[in-house]
Amino acid sequence: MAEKEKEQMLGLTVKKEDDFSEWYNQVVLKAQLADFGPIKGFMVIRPNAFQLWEKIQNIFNEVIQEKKVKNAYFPLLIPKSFFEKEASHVEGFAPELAWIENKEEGEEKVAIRPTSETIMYDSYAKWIRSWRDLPLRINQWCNVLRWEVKQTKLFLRTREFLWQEGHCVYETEKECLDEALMFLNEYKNLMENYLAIPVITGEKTEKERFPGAKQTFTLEALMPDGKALQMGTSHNLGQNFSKTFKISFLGKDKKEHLAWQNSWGFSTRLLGAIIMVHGDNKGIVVPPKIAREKIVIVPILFEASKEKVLMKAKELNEKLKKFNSFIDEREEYSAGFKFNEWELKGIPLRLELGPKDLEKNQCILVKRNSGEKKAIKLNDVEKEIEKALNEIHKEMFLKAEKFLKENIVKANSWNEFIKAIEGKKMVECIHCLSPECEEEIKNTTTASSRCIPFNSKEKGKCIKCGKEGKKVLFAKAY
RNA sequence: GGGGAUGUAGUCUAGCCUGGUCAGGAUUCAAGCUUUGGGAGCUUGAGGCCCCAGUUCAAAUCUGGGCAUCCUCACCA
Repeated sequence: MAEKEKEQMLGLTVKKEDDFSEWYNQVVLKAQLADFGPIKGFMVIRPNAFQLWEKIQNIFNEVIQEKKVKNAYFPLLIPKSFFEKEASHVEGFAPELAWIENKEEGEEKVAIRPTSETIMYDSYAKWIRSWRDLPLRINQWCNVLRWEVKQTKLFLRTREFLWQEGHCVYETEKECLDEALMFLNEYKNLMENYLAIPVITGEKTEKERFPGAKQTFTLEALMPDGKALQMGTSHNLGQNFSKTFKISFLGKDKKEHLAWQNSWGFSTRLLGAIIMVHGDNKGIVVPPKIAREKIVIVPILFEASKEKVLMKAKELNEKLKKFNSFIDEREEYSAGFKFNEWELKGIPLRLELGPKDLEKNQCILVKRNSGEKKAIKLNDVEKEIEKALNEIHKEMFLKAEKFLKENIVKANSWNEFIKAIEGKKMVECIHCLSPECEEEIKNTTTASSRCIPFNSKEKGKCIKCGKEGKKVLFAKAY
């Protein structure tokens, strides 16, 4: 019993399935991913989490460079008048703007960016003159500030968060739309093949659309508590902003044309998704492809064999440099303590090496996601690690995918819909797409539409109001 | 913005109702000895009443305000 109590102090004191919200907080704090800042809604992203973000940045920077997108940086503060140029944009963001106190009389009010469309497009208008200036593709990694009133949650909903926002300008609508979808597809690749989180892609309904966009495309993931999480969005802005910011160019036809624009982004909330989707009662499970340190070597030290074991461990560590391996050779902690600690922090693989293993010229390889232990020959270590990392990614993705599939249900009637939402499911149903009807659904069930999934030709009568409709995905959302 | 709960070392907690001994314990942290194949043991030491007012001879305890966290509704990445 005393042992159990201790375990509870150091590790997680609640189970994921018992108290999801509390479990999430404990994982974040105890695995040292983040900490609360001194002001409500602000968080400190600690190295354990920030290195995941950096890895995601590296991966995505590669992708966009290939797509001829350049990184840049625009100002943090935005003049009041900029927001007011696009009516629905200002309406969408006005409530959560943080205004800066004026330093001098008569100065224009400025706010901290909640998103950078306006400040970037002001520059774009100056830079774009001819069809030869297009396409213009710029991305920025930055922080944004949205003064959420309440309900903040580490990573998932903080007032300040980090993200990337890509803003591109095109000559033709087709190009603009094609690339908006292309970037969405790159997002899907990132989520599924690196973060091991399956997503459903589709278009947002009018009600859920980005303020100022013509179309919004989204990637939706399902969290273990039945809530959907928007992993990223890509917007076809049409000419809404080019009209108001006067982004126009002289075409090949010698006539003045308004440009076509898209924008796309994902944020540090992805880290929250990783924690929720993959984490377990031992802590976070870091997807191997974004783990900086893919393996920890824990030597089992006994007085008699200590030197031999350590020497071999160091030799292994040299050999495994490409996995950013490291040895936990602290002598003041027992092996069991170390096992628990690295499991809490989610290192994908653990290599145990003790005197008994040395005799057999082997070591024990343990997979974090499944706990599976395997004795492997020292000569095969690299090969086996490579193999295990691939397996782990696959297993993590399949597990999440299985959960997603099992938790999407079809609703053919309003009653079925209510039952499914109450049962914490994602619901597929026919809906008329009208904002009013959606509003009513939200008011009665708190569920909102997540997207109109791509490639679904299903049509029929809206389960709520009976009008003609299309297949739409609903869920409670983060 | 609405409703509810909570706030005692890094973490968990006793004390609060009924004001009054140096705020008790566990863990953590530091030093030492001893140990290490799933969170070992002993010794010594360090660290705390969320903040600001008020009531009172006296406040962790009572009152008011602020701040923060959690749950929930509204809003949103």
